[in-house]
Amino acid sequence: MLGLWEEQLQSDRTDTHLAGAATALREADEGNSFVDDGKNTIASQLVSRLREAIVSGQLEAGSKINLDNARKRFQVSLSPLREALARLISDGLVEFEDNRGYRVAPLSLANLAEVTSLREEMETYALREAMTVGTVEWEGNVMRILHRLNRTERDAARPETLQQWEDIHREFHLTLISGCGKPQLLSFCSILLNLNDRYRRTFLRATSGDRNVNTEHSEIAQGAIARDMDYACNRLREHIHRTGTNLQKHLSEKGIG
Amino acid sequence: MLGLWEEQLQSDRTDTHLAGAATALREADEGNSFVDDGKNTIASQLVSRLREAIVSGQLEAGSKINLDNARKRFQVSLSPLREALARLISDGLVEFEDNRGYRVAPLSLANLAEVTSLREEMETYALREAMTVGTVEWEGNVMRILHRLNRTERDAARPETLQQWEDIHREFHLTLISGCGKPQLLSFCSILLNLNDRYRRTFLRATSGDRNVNTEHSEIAQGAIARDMDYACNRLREHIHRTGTNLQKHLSEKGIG
DNA sequence: GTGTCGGAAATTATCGATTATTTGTCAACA
DNA sequence: TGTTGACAAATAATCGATAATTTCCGACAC
Repeated sequence: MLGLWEEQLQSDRTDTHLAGAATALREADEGNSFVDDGKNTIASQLVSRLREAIVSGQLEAGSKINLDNARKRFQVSLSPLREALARLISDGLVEFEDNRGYRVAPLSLANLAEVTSLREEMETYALREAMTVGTVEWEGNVMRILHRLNRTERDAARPETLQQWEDIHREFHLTLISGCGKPQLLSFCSILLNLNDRYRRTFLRATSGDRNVNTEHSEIAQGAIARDMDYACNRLREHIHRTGTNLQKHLSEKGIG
Repeated sequence: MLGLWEEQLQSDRTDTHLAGAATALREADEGNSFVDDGKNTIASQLVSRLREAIVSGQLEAGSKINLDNARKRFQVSLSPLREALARLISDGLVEFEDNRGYRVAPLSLANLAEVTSLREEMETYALREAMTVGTVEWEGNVMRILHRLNRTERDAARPETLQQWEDIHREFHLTLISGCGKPQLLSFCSILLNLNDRYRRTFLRATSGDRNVNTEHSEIAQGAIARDMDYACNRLREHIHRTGTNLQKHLSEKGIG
């Protein structure tokens, strides 16, 4: 176009089209990989490591990220570090200001409220779409991950089980809406889920006793593959809302505005 | 937390909280800046330049971005270039694969359809929220930008007017929903608007004669500040949908799948 | 006390060079 | 004719060093 770039850009176009959303789901099929799942470069590995460090609360919310210290901590050079941080901006986990560097995104009641309400709107919308156009394969995926989630123990005494449960739980919610056929929407929902998980992992060791989360998940999944839109969406909305309310309570108790 | 980072991260927390969305609106108050609006570093300037180059169609959709050529073209070094590209991933304008580098996000009918339908859902949702909690100041901002938009000429013969109209048009839609009080939602809508503008600027020189776009904008804005939810949202939805349909037609004619 | 003006010190941003990976080519071979 | 493998060229990724900017801190005036 305009002749400016013809020689500068190689025109080997492709049809792949789901950068953001695919990233979310790519992490799903972990292990047993003879496929190259693209975590080769230092920068990409750093994205994962930093994301985990932030979501798990190892990096304090709102704190400044000193490049030199981070460089030493992660045993990397500046270039991949900066690149990884730049990529994490999109996830809403990192903020940036010119000449002032990067900082861990802060946590707040207002932000939690927004994340919760957006999840309610967007995930139910995505679920509705998935129930409209989802294939049989999608149904299978939902049942498979539901089963795995229900069988996964969540023992507050053993942190490694919490971590694992979080991973699978996240995958459950993503799989649920993965049938919607809208990569960009999936990418948005993935971001919101990330932010939400960050609050839960920071402030909640386990769910409050008055909930049976397994039952909630089962009802949502069953409703979804039965294509009962109102039932499934209402259950999903309640599920999200309840978690949000719980978290709000915990944040308030810890005096976080 | 866990004692690992206390010394490595300075704990000067802040309350600023709207990285993504703020970026969208920051570009609004252009000119007359005695305020430092944070476009100082080469990397940040590159983000703007690259975004403009992609949205305007100077960089061919789907093409690979050769770092060496791009470096020469923009007269910069590799570090800021990579960082800028990494940031643009979040906008959905650039895709990345390990060891294969960056490429301009492709355009497709499917993607256009998704962007359009997501805009319909999310912008109307945001508008509804804005009408619920928007302040008088927000109303003023809407009227101001509407006036400016209606007074801005759009002459297909003079590209610089097209560019200017696009900027103001984008700002109009962002301002309209800016009163919603949800930074993350604004950030999502800003991304979608970007993607949508890219299609329009690539495939549409001007609107088809059967539309009076100025009237459409006025009706939406008037309805918004009158807090007539159904009217304003319906008009906005139609407005978005019409543009989407027009664009689909143009894409199909040019044989783009 | 309060403000503010320099000048270190700390930190971020950028550069050029080096290393690692992928891609292209071509000959050997089945 | 098609496939494989080795080598070379092209390209992406990373590093260490340098430049630019901000932050810190004390002297000084008011």
